[in-house]
Amino acid sequence: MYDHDKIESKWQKKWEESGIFHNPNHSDKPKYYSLVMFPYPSGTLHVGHVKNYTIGDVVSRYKRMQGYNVMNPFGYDAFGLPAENAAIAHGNIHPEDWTRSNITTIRNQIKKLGISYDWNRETITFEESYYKWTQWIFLKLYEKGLAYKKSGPVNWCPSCKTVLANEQVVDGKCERCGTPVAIKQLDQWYFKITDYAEELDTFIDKLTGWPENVKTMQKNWIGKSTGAEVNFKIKETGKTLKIFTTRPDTLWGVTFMAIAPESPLLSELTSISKQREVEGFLTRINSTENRFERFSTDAPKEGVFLGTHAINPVNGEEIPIYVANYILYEYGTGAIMAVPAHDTRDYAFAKKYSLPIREVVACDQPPYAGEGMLKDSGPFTGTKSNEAMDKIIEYLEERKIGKRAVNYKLRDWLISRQRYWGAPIPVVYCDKCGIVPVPGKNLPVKLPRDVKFDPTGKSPLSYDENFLHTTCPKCGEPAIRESDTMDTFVDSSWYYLRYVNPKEREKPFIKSDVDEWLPVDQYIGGVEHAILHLLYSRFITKVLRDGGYLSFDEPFKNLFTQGMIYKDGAKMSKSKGNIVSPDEMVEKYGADTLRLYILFMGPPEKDAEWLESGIEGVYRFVFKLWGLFENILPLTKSNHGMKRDLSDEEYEIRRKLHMILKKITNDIEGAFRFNTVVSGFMELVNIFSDYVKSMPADRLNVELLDEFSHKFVPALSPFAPHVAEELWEMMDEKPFVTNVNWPSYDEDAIKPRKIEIALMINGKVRSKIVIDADLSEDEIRQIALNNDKIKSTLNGKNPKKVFVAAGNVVNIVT
RNA sequence: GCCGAGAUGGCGGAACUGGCAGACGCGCUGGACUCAAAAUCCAGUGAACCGGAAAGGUUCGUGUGGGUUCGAUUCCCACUCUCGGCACCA
Repeated sequence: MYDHDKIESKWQKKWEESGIFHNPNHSDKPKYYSLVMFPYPSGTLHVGHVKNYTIGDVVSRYKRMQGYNVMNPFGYDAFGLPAENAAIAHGNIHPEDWTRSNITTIRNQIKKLGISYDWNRETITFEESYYKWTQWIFLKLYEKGLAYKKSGPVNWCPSCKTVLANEQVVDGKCERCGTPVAIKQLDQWYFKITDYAEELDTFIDKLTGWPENVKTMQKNWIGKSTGAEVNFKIKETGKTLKIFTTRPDTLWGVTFMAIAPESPLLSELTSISKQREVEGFLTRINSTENRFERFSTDAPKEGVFLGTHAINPVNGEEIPIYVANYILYEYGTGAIMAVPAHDTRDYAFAKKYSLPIREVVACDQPPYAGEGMLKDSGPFTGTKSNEAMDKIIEYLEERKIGKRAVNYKLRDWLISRQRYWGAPIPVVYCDKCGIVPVPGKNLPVKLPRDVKFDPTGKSPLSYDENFLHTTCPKCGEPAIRESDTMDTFVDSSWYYLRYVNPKEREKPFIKSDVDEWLPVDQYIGGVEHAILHLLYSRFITKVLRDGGYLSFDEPFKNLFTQGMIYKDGAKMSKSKGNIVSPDEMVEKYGADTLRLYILFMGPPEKDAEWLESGIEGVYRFVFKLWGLFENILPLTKSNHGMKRDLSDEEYEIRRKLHMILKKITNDIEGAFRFNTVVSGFMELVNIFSDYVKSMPADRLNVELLDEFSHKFVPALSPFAPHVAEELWEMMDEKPFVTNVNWPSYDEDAIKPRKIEIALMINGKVRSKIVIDADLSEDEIRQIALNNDKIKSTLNGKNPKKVFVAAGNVVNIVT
C-alpha cells in the first residue's frame, strides 16, 4: 500500500543526513545557479509559493542529474513594512521575534515539500551579518556620488506613514495597502539610478532569456526618447528658455510655449499684470481633491497666459508663453514648445484659448502626430519628416540654438523610509562637517532592539536617544545619526550575490567566487517584480561592477515568471479566506502529489484555478503508478536477465517509452512545459498497466519491464522525488535516484516498424491503413489507390493528383 | 490611446518544421463489485444528422470574415473580444 506520509518523511530524513543537496563552491562539474525569488516572511506559505519553489526544484534536480554542480539556495526578505505592520497588529510582539517565528514555520513547510535547497546557504536580510553589507553597498554608492540627499516632492503613504519610490505607486495608490498617495516636500535619500538609464535600457536587448512582456515593461518604465533640446529667447528678459522635443521637425509649427506650474522659472516669466491671475490658477489646480486627476490623460487642458513671449529661433516669430496644467515639471526641462497641429494635447489647449494652429506636416486634418511631407518649414519644406529630423538637429547645432538630446522617464530611486524595521542608513549629521558617512570599519550601524516603533510619520529611531547621539567620525564632535531606514528593495537587490558566500565575514562576497557563479542561470518568480526588484537588482549589479567588485553586466541570464494560482476565481488572500495551505495538502495527498498537481494544472507561466478534484485525479495517478510497480517488481527481480524478442505490440510499447522520454526531456529543456511532462508520465503508466494486464505474468517481456522501470523512475524523480526514491530502493538499486544520470532515450527505438496513415480524398479522411514503415512513396501511392474504400468512393473517377506525405497521409485530388 | 499576450469540447489543457483536431486529467453517462453507498475497476464521452438497434455512415467543427495551399488550430490580411502593463513623458 502506498503510504505517502511514511515514504516522504523517510526520504526527507535520509536526504538531510546525507547532505546531498549541499553544493561546493568549486567542483569539476560545470556550474548551474538556480534561483527562486525569496519570500517576504509575513505569514505562512500558500500553494502559490509552492508553485514557484516546485518549478525551481524541478530545474535544480534535473540539472543535477545532467551532471551540473547546482546551487539552489533559499532565504528570506525579512525586513520591511508588512512584518512591522503585522507585528503591531498582533499585539506588542517585536518584529524580529514575529518574523523569526514565521521563518521557522516557512522552513518547516518547505522541508515537507522535499525541495532540494542547500540550507547551508540560507540568508536572512535582517541579520546583522547581512545588513552590514547592505549598508556597505550604500557607502559604495555614496562614495561614487550615486547616493545623495535632496529635498523635493515625494510620494507619501498616509497609512503606512512613510515615503514610497515611484515604482511603489500604482494608479496613484500605495502598492502595498491601496491608500491614495499624498505629495509631501521632504529631504530624502536617493540612489541615482538615472545615471544608468542608458545602459539599463540598451542591455535589455541582450536579455534573450527573459520573457518579452517583462522586457517591454522595463523599456516602458525607463522610457527613453530621443530628440533635441532647443533654446528659445525670452523677448522681455533676454534669457533663454530651454525645451525638449522629440519632434524638431515641427519647429516651424510652434504657436505658443507652455511651462509646468511647479517650474521655478514661472515667477520670472510672469509679467506683473498677470501675477494675480497666475496665482489664482495655481491655487485652483493645487486645491484639486486628487492631484492625480490633474495628471490623468483626459483631464481638461488649462492654463494662463503669462504676459511674456518667446522668440522662435528658426523663424524669429514672437509667441506667447503660458503656464499649463498638463506640463510635467519632472520631465525634460519642465517646459515645451507647443505645436497644436501635430500634438493632440497642444491642439486641445489651442482650441480652448483660440491660439493659432499651423500645419507643417502634410495631413488631412489636425491634430496629426504621424509622419509626412514638411511644408511651410523654411529650408526643410518638401522633406519627409523622418528624414528631416537629423538634418534639422544639425541645423540647430550649427547655429548653436539647440542640440541632440535624450530623455528618460525613469527617476532616481527614493530609498529613505520613515519606519523602524529596516537597515539604518549609515550616515551621521555633524554641525561642523555636515553629512558624514559611517566608515566601513564601524559597520553595521546596529538597529536597536527596544524602540517604540508605532508609525507616527517620523522615524521611530528618531525617538531613541541612545541610537541618535553619536560622535562625528571625522572630527569627533557630537553628532546625530540618520534615523531613516532603507527601502527593503535595497536588501533584495543583492541577496543573490550573498548566497555564494553566505558566511563570509570580511566582505559581502568573494569576487572570484561570485564571478564564477553569476549570472544566475535560471531565475524564477512572479511577474509582479517585473520592474521593481528586477530593475533595482540590475542597477546594483552594474554599480558594483563599475566599482570593481564584479565582472559581469547582468545578474539574471534567464528569467521565468510563473502564473498565479487562483481559488474561486480570485487571488488567494487571508482577507478573502480562500487560502489553500500546502500543509493540509501534504497531509492529505503527500508532497509528491501536490508537486505533480501544481505542475499539471496548466502551462506554468499561466494563471490557474485550484481545483480539489484536480489534485484527486493526480493522487489516483500516483496510486496507479505504485500499483504498477508492485506488479512489475516481483517479475523483474526473479527473471532478471531473461531475454526474448519483442513482438510487434511490445516493439510499439518500447517505442512509446523512448518517444515519451524524448518528449519529456524536450519539454523541460524548452519552455518548462511541465504540464505535458506529467501527462507523459501518465501515458506511460497507462500503457504499461494495460500491457501488464494484457497477458499472463509468465508471458510478459521482463526485459522490457526492466528497461521501463530503470528509465521511468529516474525521470520521475525531479517531479515526485520521494516516491521515486522509494521505488528505486524497492528495485534493489542503491540510493539515491536523485544522483543518477538523467535517463537517455534511443533514437533507433523511436523508429516505428509499422505506421498508420490516413487516406484522404480532397482533404477528407476516407480510410486508415497500417503499412510497413519502410515503404517507398510509390508503393504507398499504389496501396492507397488500390484500397477498396478509396476505389468505391472514387467510383471510377480518375484522380488528378496524389500527394504522399511520408508517414502521415495520402491525399487524392479529383 | 499606446505596447504586450491570448481566444481549441461541459472544464483545465494537448497537437513536431502546414499533414488523421481534442493527448493527459477533471466532470458526466453506463456497467462491474456492494444489501446499499463511498472508494475502486471497466466502457463511453466535440456537435448535428442517417441507420430498426448494432456494425457502420454523412455533414459541421479550433473567436469572426476573407486569402494562400492538394491540405490551415498552425502561414498572410482585416476585425471582435479577453487578460496584463503603461498612460498628459512633449
